[in-house]
Amino acid sequence: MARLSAAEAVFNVLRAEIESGKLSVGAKLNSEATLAQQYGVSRSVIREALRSCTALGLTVTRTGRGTFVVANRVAKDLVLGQYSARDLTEARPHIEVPAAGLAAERRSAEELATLRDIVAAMSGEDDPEVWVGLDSSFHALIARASRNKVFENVVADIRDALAHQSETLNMVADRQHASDEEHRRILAAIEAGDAATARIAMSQHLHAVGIALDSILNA
Amino acid sequence: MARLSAAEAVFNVLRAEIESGKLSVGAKLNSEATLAQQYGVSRSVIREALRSCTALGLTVTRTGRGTFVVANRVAKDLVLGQYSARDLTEARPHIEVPAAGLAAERRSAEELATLRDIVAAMSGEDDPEVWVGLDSSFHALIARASRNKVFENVVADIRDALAHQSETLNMVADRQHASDEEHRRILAAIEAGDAATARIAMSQHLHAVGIALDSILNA
DNA sequence: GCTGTCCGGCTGTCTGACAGGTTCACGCTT
DNA sequence: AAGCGTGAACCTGTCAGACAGCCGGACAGC
Repeated sequence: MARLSAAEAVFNVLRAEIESGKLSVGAKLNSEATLAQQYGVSRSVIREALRSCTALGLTVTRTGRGTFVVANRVAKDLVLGQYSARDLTEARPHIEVPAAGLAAERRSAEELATLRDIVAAMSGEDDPEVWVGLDSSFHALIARASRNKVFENVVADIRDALAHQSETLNMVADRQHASDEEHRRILAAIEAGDAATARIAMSQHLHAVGIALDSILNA
Repeated sequence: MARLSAAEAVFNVLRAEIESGKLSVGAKLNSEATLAQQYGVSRSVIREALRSCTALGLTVTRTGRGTFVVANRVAKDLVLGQYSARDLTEARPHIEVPAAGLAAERRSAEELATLRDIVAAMSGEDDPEVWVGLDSSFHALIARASRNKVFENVVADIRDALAHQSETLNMVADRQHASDEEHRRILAAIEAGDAATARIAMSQHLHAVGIALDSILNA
């Protein structure tokens, strides 16, 4: 590990205190002069550390008043809507297929029960908007059951992006019932702990969804 | 609009120059004294602005040498270490391998030139921290060249997360030279527009990286 | 009770200084 | 001529002190 400068060390401490909640949102930090005394460094060092916190969006500093905590964690840029339909169709299989395989091996009993509930609810659901929400939950929960945070986050982002695209709702009318059957096959494989079959079922499902989307986009 | 402090103003200018690519990855910024003169402010102001850039992961500063650009894009919150090493090793091949294949088919001439520059710079780079930054840019640029925003964002996030894990630096000592050769093979395939070979080369590279990481984690 | 003023505290910035790391060229040695 | 060591020049890291401008609250006057 690289030797840290004093400014980096102070920044790390401040960041840890903010992210751990020890300094809650809205709290006012001690003055720069006080912090300098507390940490036994000069005010320049404190200012550079505070500037780092501000750059990450954790704090804001107001002239003459002080520095205040405004967030407990670094804000994630919202990238929703920046994905094109092609981006999503192209990327999804590479992420959701392996995730389904891992889910078959790692899912908990609770996750399995929830997946069953979701699939059951979708069968009887006619409201497209509700159905899309359930579908979203189905895919998101499989990703979570993969026990891999990367897959979990990416799938969540993809589903969010899809939910914001107008094509999605148009597609539902045609695909709703066909998807139900595909979902049941995916669920069965995950239930059986059969990773290979889960991957195949998810792959076929996404392929069908991609074709449906294509036909709408090119209509 | 809130009136900006001088430090914020300088930070905005620097950030814009880095993110626009006007200051390319690997470039060395002018010295703090020089920048102070250029912008007509004191060195303190420059240092605070640079500190902000560093906090966002855009630059690294080496004592006695200067400040260097290591990324032209702000890291997202995954920097928080929310991904485990296993998460990353497991997920990367599923994302970066197809991305490398697409990059071979879709890369622009500029991207190709930048990839060449990065690979060349890595060969002569001995500072692990700078090298990791260049490695990060290499993988991120391939993802961008895939012309798929999902891959682009996910890879950038993965690399950002890796860059902030202590295991990464430990690994570099062993893997640095081997990776250089693997990077050259990936670059060659992308240069030739050979998607299949690009996928294989990336797959082998990530496999080797995964093994190296494993051996460190289990040491 | 209301208002205006003043004071103490705080941030924003500047200046000057010094310690220690880094690079490179020059000159000396072999 | 090749290699090596050394010092100068440059760079970042940190410190101390200073001052202007902003802000909030106390306090006196109405």
